[in-house]
Amino acid sequence: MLTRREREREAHRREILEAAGRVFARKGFAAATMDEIAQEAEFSKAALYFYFKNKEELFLSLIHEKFNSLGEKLRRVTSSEDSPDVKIGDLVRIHLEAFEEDKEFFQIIASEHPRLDAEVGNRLRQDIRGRYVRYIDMIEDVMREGVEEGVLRDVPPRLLALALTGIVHSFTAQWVLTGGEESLTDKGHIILELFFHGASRK
Amino acid sequence: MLTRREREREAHRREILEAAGRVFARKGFAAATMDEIAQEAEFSKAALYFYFKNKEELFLSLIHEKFNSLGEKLRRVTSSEDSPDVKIGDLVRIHLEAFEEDKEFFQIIASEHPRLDAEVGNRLRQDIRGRYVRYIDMIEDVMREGVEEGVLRDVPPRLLALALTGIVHSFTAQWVLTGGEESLTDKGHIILELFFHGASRK
DNA sequence: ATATTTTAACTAACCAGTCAGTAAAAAATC
DNA sequence: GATTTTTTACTGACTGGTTAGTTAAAATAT
Repeated sequence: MLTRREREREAHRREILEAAGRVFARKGFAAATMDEIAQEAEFSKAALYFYFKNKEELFLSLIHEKFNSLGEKLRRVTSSEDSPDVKIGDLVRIHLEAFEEDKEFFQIIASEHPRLDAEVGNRLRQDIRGRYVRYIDMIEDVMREGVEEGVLRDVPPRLLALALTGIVHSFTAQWVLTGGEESLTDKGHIILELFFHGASRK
Repeated sequence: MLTRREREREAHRREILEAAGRVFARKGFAAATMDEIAQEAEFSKAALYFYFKNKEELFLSLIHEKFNSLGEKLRRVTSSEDSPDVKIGDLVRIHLEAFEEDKEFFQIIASEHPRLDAEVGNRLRQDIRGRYVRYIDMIEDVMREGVEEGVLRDVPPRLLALALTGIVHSFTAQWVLTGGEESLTDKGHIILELFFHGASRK
């Protein structure tokens, strides 16, 4: 059981993380300022340094948490006893739902990923780069199952995983760009249809 | 005919643009400094301001040029008399070649696109946003042809365009991440195979 | 000589991170 | 259980370093 003090501390940490998420999403890591995050969080800038060592650690804590939560959801799907094609369907649905719930995070990842090397220190970028790779790995594993069971064509599973995530990301990026009105999750069945059976008229 | 003076001026401008391309690609717009670009270009910082009004204009000139050159290549394909499925194949090949030749540019676009709103002024972002949309539009037009001629399924052409570009981008992103050793253009036929016929074993 | 191109040196603004101090809660002492 | 002491959570004001952009003078070209 947590004391009230501990609960409040945790709550404030969350508030700061959420504010940081919004600011990083609209400005990117480099252009986001600690002053702006502080203002958004309604704390003083110094308070941010009470909760986080520096800007980089704040950023990485944010990414860390989000990846954990998504990873857990995906793991629940991949470790089920369903057949690969059902799993792939679930994967896409989970992904679209997660995106719709938390589009900021995916914006951050999409745009910051190519230059993690340049902007975060060596120590922790291993961790996050590893997490991203593991995320693709999980999808690749499902694809491999599908190939082995003869449900999917005999193509390197990594390429199948890339194709699927590519389609999904492209749809979500478009969704963000158009302001995110129409439901994204509704697009799930078209994505799966195109992924499984392609664009050609049979 | 240009005088030597004019030719040199043009050459210096290009050198600066190319240096800027390298720096923006590794750092992103916000974290790239004019000092670093100057050093990379082997000019003083003030020389950059002789050729370009400010950092933003330097950045946009760069993007402007690259888009023009890619756009022209794509237009040559889309305006041909070939059938839509041949055009789609050409589109993918052109795209992969262009990427392989100039991976920096695509890195810049991919990561900077989501926040052009925040970082470049209102006046010119219309221009670049418009160019990006037009690029997807061109692909969409080919897809529409394909649907009308009965070569492709009856799915909104925009979604077909998104699916194809999604797969392509995902492959190229992976290529960049792994250091770009193995030939990217070789992946063209797998991309087309997956796009046209899907991942399912028939 | 004059116009163009390039530079070194400067400035004004900004920003990550620090610090000295404060108020209130918790723990220790009586 | 009342008092003093310590710890926790926070702030406003500051600093040192950095960066976009300027200026004035030097170099070069015509």
